[in-house]
Amino acid sequence: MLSERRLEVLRAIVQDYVGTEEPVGSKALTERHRLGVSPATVRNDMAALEDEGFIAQPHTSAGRIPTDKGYRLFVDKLAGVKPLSTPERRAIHNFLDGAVDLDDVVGRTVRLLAQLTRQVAVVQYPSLTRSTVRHVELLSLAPARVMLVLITDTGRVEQRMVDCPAPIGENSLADLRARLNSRVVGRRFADVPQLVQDLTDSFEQEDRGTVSTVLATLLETLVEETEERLMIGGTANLTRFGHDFPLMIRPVLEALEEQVVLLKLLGEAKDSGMTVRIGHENAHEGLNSTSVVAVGYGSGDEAVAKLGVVGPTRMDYPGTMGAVRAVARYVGQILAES
Amino acid sequence: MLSERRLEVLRAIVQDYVGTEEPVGSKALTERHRLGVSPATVRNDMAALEDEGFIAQPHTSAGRIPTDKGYRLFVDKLAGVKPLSTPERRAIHNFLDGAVDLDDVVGRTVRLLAQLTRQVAVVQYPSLTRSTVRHVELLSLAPARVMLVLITDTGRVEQRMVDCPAPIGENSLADLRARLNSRVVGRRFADVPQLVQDLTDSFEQEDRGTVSTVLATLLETLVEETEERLMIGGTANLTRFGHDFPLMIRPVLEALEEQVVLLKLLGEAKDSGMTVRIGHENAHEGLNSTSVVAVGYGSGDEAVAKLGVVGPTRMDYPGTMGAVRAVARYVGQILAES
DNA sequence: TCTGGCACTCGTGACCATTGAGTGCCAGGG
DNA sequence: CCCTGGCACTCAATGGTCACGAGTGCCAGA
Repeated sequence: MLSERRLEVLRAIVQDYVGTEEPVGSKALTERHRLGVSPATVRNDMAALEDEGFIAQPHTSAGRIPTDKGYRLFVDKLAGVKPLSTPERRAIHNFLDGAVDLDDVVGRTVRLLAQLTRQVAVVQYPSLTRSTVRHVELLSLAPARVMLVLITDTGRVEQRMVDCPAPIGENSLADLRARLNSRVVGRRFADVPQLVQDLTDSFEQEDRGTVSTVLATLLETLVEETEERLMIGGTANLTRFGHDFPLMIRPVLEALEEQVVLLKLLGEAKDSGMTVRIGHENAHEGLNSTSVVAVGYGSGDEAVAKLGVVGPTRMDYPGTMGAVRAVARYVGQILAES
Repeated sequence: MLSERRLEVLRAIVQDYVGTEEPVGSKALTERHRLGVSPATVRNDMAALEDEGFIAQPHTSAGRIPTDKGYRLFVDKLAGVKPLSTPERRAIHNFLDGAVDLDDVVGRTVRLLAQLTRQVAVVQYPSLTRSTVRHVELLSLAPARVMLVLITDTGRVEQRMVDCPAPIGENSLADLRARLNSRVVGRRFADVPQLVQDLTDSFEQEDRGTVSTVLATLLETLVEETEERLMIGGTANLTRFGHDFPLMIRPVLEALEEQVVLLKLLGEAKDSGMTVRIGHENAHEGLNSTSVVAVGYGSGDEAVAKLGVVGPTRMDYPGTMGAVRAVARYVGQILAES
């Protein structure tokens, strides 16, 4: 196990490197931090830390920089979560209040998060699988054409056109609407299929084709729209990656455009508590030199979706984690109110 | 006026520079293009072109590169619109067919456009101001809570919660729904306000508060949601900007995140025909070294929205214009079908 | 009006010496 | 046993010099 002081040295290295973006040497360390020992001693500690794989030197005659493993130790053992300042909290409030609909909430959140952390922000829309049905509406637009509108408790609305095999009367449609709603309102999406399973049978022969088509479309919508959506922002912050950003930015931009990748990334994060993935811990190659800080958010106890930021492994972890957590909490509150 | 040959020289310079990304000299020009004259002659022509401001030399002893004015002349007089190859057209078809809803259409379009042009693609959602109302639905979720759903002819759905001053009965609500729809279905958004103006008066005293609240919300939704949305993609292509891309990319990314800027940009484009804005012709500073190729698209004769690409001024204009135009046409068809 | 020739400019890349931050190691002291 | 100061070494970065070559402008001649 590493001695107390060696951990302290690692912390100092991480802090300095995050600040200056340059390899940090033994002399500079002793000058900037009150370690109470001489550079030579620090050198020995550094050698030990390097043996253990926590730090590395880019060139033989250069200072040390933390490795992914070093950041991992720093995050797990050495760093807390820095709470936001009061002005920052107030800014969050001001910024998120006044959102008019779900799109707006997500949009504001992503901008806010990008601004606070000065990194790329990713916000997942509240997931449909975990949401419940607030209402199902059926509108007859033409004799054999019905529009299906699905409204969720998170305020999301999905709609589909249904071309019916046969015309259906207003009465039958109203009947279907009523029965459908009485069965599924307030229920979770995942439960809907079995809840509507035998609904077709209770209709007149002539309407059954249409009813089953409508139901099929509903189920299809549930499945399709369970594909989760997300919004990203603050990509301009990618230019703050460091001097080698021209090399790094491309794969990152590509990864950010692949929503599948990002969704998987967020999906890997724990449901509760904060998840930090550092460098090569990220499965996707393009993100091997980035860290992802993600956390779930929701209106109640349970997380309905996740949000987070993507930044260089050389990031201010305590500050970023603090901002991410604070934003997630406020968004949860906003969602609960609506 | 410039002689025929000088124009030919300018065309050659543009083509070579776009291809090689390096200043092009007189000797290389005569070798790669059959101009039928010697380098010395070309040098004289170049000097003339430079006097006129169509080309410039980055350093005294370097070749020439086109200026914004040079590209402008090239686009206006020298370049046609390169039609897409048959495989490319087929690819567009395959890619856009099978879109399930409006989000999907726009999403596919933006990816397609980014891929075809290898540049940043911007697609505006069909504008609400130019669309018509397909249906207005009112749902009673709680005694004094109504959900307003607005469906447009382009398949877009907007919803709002309305907190009513007093409970309203199902009958009155159905009545309102029917009258509202009979007045506004098929009408343009811009006409709706005057169409519903006197609707409140025809209701019972007790319901008037609620009715006017609902109508107010409807009008508000129309105004608010007229703020147009758009989708962008292919930002990874920004890395193809050239050797100095690290300097250019930041302001461009920032501009791309400001939807207002992009909307203004597209708004400046002509409604019909293609618009090309080159370098400093773009009002926004961050886009001073980019060109924007934009075109309107729509289901009928009239454009309901615009789409385009943002790329370096050094771009393949004929190819890009061809791709943009082709995609716009196909998207128009898709929208017309649905 | 075009062409070939010629002198000139200047960015590029190779080569080299210098500098300085940083290291590893070792002998000595608390 | 651990810490410290000293010392030799490494090596990236800096900056200067120099030759090269692509490209230019200009001019005289066809």
